[in-house]
Parts: sequence; structure tokens; C-alpha cells
Amino acid sequence: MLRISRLTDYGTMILVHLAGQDAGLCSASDVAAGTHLALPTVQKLLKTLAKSGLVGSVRGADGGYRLTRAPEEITAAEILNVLEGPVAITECSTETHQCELEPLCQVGSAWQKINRAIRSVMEDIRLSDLRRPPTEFVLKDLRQSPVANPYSHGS
Amino acid sequence: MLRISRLTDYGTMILVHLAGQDAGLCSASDVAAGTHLALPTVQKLLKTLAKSGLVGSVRGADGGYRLTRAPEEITAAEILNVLEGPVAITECSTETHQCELEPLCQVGSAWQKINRAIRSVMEDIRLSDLRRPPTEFVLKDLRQSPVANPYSHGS
DNA sequence: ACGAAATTGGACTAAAATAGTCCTAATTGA
DNA sequence: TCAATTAGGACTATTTTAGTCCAATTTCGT
Repeated sequence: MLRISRLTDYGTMILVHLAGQDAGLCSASDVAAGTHLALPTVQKLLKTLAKSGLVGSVRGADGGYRLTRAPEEITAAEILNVLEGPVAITECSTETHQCELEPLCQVGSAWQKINRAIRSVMEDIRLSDLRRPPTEFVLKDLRQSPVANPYSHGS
Repeated sequence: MLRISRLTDYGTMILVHLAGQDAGLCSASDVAAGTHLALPTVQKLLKTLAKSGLVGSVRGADGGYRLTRAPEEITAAEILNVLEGPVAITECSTETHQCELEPLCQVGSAWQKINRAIRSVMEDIRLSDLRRPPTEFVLKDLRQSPVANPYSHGS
């Protein structure tokens, strides 16, 4: 269904949480508590994020994690990149893989075209855009117009 | 990696093949031969495509499949829809699923925004765009400017 | 120096999604 | 009736994803 994995979703939640802590260090347990995700999962994801450079880490007691850049400067494309690997809609569109059917395959560059289009959409969305407004605002909005709730589910 | 499944890729190859046969009926074996895909796989996919209405079928001897609409009138969004289900980048963005974390989740409507953006890109691409030009054209293009080969792999 | 609180790296298992194959029934043309 | 074909679905194997846990290392505070 062209969906991102659950871990990527969690990873994004973690990044959003860190974005809300300004430059302060957060331990994995802090993040787990703040996001309501399981600690081992959070630990695993923070390691991935730290290795990618999107997040910096400080070891030892009182250590923790924090964003290395402002949320406005981190794109959704980067996040996807780090958490799921490069956007590549088919196996053919990865760099390493050489499709054996390629000389026969009628499906040409179009998936790549779609690929680029998606990537460009992703590059326009920043971590700061992913952050949900404070709850008060949402509730107020709900009271005024419950049907038009912008946070309801469904496409 | 935000990729479509292999079956969707195959399904697209099949549609492209049918698009190349004008309105003539193709049996599953014809399609398998034409696409170099395994016959059982092709049979399975054609059944899916037929059920969706994108492809029509005629049963019995000399039966087969054909597109029900012109390739120009079939969008990539529809194809994805039929082969992978509706584009829904997170579980939260499906209609049925009600995320338990929703009241707590800081990640708001942004994935849905991305969702819509991707869908709209997909709706601009038609089956007719997915078809690769005849080989002669590609080779000529290669001769003139090998580096700029639009069919090379890699993003 | 020691111990507590962290991150690091990676192994490991379990669960779920995907791919692929096959069988039986129904339909149709010759 | 027979051969060719689609229809529907069961079934298995493979691969991917999720999730947990352990042992090592680093650093702060006492």
C-alpha cells in the first residue's frame, strides 16, 4: 500500500519529540516516556538516528540525544532516507541492483519519474511541519467545527 | 524504502503489455510469454486486475484479457490502488484503523498531507506514460548522448 | 577508584506480509 | 465431448519487519 514501516512512523514521533525539547538532552527513557513507545524500540531507533547524524548523542551518565539541526532544516525526505533507506519505488530504481529483465522490460523510466516526484514532495516538508499544534488549539477547533477536524483519520 | 511490492511492478508490466496489444484479447500464456514472467504469477495478477475492472476478461476457449479503457485514461494512482490497495502512508491514514495513540501522538496531519501530495503526483501519470518507447528510439538516443540515457538505473 | 546511568553494537526470536504455486470448478468454441 | 481458458481460493515458502535482549563502553558524581 505504499506505506512507510511502523518503525519509520515511530522514528518520526521520536524526532518530533526531540524537536519539542529544544537543544536539551533526552535520554532514551525520557523519549520513551514522552512518546509512549516501548523503551527497547526507542533505544534501537535512537541508535539508528544517531548513526545517521540527524541526532547527536552524548554517552555516559547524564548523556542523551538531541537534534543536530533545527527542525526547520530537516526534511521529510531525509527522515525517510535515514529510517527506510533511499526512496526507491522499485528494485530497478536502486543503484546497486541491475535488473536482469531490463533490456526486455517495457516499463521504462516512469517509476523513476514518480520516484523523483515523490522525493521532491518530501523535500518540501520539514520536521517542523510534522509537529502537531498544542492540544488546546485542536480542542478549540473541534468545538467550533467537529466535522472539519483536520486531524481526523482517513485519506 | 517506500517501495511498491514486486507484484505491483509485475502487474504494471502486464498492463503495459496489454496496452501494447490494442483491443485484442491476450490469454494469460500470451502475457507470460510477452513479459517473461512466470505463468502462475501472471494468472494470479490478471485475476486481480480483472476483478478490479481495469481489465476485462472473456472466458472459455479463445478467451483472454484486454484493457477496458485506453491507456491514456488509466492513471498510476488507479493501478497502485488496484494492486496494493489505497495509498496510505501510515496505518493511521487508513479509514478503518483508529490509532489508539492518536490523542497523544504529536505527529499530526502531515503524513496525510504527504499522502495527498503523492496521490496527486500519481494521478498525473498515465499508463500510456509508463510505456517504454521502441528500442530503436532508445538506441538512437544512446548514440547521441550516452550519459544522458533516460533509462539508466539509479535515482 | 567505584558505581550508577547512559549510549553502542549486534545477535536473536517472533510475527507478519509477500511471493509463488497449485488444485478444482465453471465457461466456451469447435 | 474435448481442449483451452478464466475464476476462485487454498496452501506453502520466503522474506521483511518488529521487537527484545545482552555484553561492552563511556562518563558523571562521590
